[in-house]
Amino acid sequence: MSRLGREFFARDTLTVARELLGQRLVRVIEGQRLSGRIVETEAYIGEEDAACHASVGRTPRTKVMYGPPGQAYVYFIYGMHHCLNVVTEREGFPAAVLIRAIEPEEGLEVMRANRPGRPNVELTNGPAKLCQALRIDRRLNGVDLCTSDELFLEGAETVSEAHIVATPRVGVRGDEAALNAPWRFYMPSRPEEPGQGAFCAPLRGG
DNA sequence: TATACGATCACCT
DNA sequence: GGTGATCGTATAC
Repeated sequence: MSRLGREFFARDTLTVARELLGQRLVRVIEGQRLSGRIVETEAYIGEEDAACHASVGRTPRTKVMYGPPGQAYVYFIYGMHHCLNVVTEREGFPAAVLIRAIEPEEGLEVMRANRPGRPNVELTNGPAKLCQALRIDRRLNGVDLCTSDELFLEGAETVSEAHIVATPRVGVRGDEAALNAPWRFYMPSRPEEPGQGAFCAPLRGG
């Protein structure tokens, strides 16, 4: 299985956000692989994007987004949740892709243990949920996904444009441009086997 | 030093 | 569909 390298992330953020759909997010804990296919992403692009954390400029919190592509930007929000982003574009330009949902593949039992009492479909169908299921927190902020042994991405599947839906981003504030930009991407579920297929859409939206 | 609020989730009705 | 949890950030004083 081939790991996604620097050149994958060093591109236009919207391209990376679309092409991350279908790829495999891998978390290794004590030698065990937890993984899943990415099924929903959002792009956050530059200081001019009012919804992007970097719209306030370079701060201790946002500095990772200004760094080289391929790093993990993990932030803490609402006093209890973590979200995982992948830094994109050239070093010095702040941009990233938020991983909003994955469909579990390996390590399902561990994910269940990390989110006790939740049905399978709710293990990783949200940005904070997948971080809880995969035990991702700020200790992984700034980790290089191109070289890390505990968090990385594997090339798995190419999803054609025809199978991708774009909508405005979830829960963002800001100006009209930020509210209207169709920078959320996901794969619609297959009607013949909702929630059962190799891929499924997020429950919300769409 | 103090304050307001957020790229969410879970639980309630 | 409404709301409380809970604390790191940014910003204002």
